[in-house]
Amino acid sequence: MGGGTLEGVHTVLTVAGSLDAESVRERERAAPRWVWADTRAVYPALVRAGVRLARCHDLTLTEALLLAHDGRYGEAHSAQAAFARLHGLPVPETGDGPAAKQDTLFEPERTELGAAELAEVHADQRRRIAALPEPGRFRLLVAAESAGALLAAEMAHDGMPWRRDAHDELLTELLGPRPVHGMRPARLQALADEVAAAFGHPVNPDSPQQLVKAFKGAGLQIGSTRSWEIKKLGHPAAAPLLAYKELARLHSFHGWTWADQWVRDGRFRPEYVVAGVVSGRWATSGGGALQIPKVMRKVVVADDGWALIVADAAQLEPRVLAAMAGDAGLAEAAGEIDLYSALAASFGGERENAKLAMLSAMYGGTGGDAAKVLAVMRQRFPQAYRFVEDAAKAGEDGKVVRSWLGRTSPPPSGHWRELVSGPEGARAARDRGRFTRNFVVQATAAEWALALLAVLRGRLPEPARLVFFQHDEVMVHCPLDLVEEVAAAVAASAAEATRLLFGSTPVRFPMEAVAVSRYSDAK
DNA sequence: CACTATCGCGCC
DNA sequence: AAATGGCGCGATAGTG
Repeated sequence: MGGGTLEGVHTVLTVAGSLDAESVRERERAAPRWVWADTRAVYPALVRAGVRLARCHDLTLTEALLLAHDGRYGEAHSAQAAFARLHGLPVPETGDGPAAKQDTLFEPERTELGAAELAEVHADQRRRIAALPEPGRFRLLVAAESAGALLAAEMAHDGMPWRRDAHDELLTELLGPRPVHGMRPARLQALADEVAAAFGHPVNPDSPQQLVKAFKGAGLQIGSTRSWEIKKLGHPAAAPLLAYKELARLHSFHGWTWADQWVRDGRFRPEYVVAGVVSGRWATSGGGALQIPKVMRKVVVADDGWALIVADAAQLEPRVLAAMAGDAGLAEAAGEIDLYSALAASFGGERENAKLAMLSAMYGGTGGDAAKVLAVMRQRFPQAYRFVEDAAKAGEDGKVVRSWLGRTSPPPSGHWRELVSGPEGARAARDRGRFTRNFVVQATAAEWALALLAVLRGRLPEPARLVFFQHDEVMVHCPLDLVEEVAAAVAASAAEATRLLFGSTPVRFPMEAVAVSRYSDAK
């Protein structure tokens, strides 16, 4: 593999149907860009056969990006649908519904299009991209998104190291021995009993309704059973209830049943969904890989003689904002390793205040001291401030916004348009403004991360493997003697991702890699 | 019975 | 302290 995954001209091989691993391996030697309808339908079988490909163009993912850019978010975007539109034929409603998903997961390649038709779709997509205001950026987006699709299939195959024995030990320590199916573990039952005893009558701690009623019976009015609200109560049921909630979640989300389903042969293999989130972040369709509780990270252990290289981009979103907005002052602060401290210095205030101002600007926060620190932000970093304000205004006005590389936010729904002209209109507008304000930053941060992944994937020495990716964090599993080489590859990839997106910018994107045996030792 | 909505909380 | 964005997921409770 090597560089050039995202840039440059390559031989184009348009392929349809299921592919023979041997001939694919042979043709890969010319370093082509593989063009196919849907990576999910083609690549997993190749990966199982031991094939790894450097680059591809995923027609389905690209079609979704192009349609959204054209204000047609959410329309059917399969290669077949694209071909039908191109020829004025009825568009098959394959879309992304649950049924379509089932097909791609369990059926072999079912595309009715041959290589020639796919080549037509590809040529059409290239024309449409060339006609965009920023074709170079969009090409980068398409290449990175497609590389992500390759990687998602590879990570699903390779899996993250997961020690089943350590997991079982941890669960037993926290919950008691594994209960027979459908029963509460002993520790959970004991806590549930304590809660009931504190109320003086049976209460199901899993039922918010029953809890609200029980507290009401005890003379305590609560608006919800969120833990911060429970915490404020002096009631004797509060402590065991909070303990119950925490452990019950662990049991139901990452307990024994979860492990039975998702951990095999010492590996956790989640199903990643590339661009599953509107902002371009990945989602998962099972296994909850993006919500692994911190307490569980001690069971993620490198194989003997191997290490986990864990790296996350520090304060990625504010740095992305600094680079996009071209705000000289903010960019200067973002040239430091600890952005918030640099911000505080330039603010003339506390680090915490600087952080709050930054997050409020990006998320649309207004609570607490947000308004006060935002005023300072507006004065000190006017360009950055205006950048997110413009995005918010566009959202309030019902317009779409775009990321740096051209990913487009969903247009407002019909429901929203009704709401906005009704009595609650101002609120609906503000809500959407917060969404678009955040979209431009979150989506661009996702693009930076995607570019990093694509570059890093191409730079990893064999047999190192990317085994986990979570928004702004990556994990590589590699033999101990490759630790330094992999860590250097991570740093170089971060620099390359920055160059690819922003060219020369004073903004730094620190991504320090640490080598550990256990994931929990990484932070 | 199957399906959907709501709640609440884990992660970023 | 609780009027910041994005998600997935499971249990309960309500609906057809």
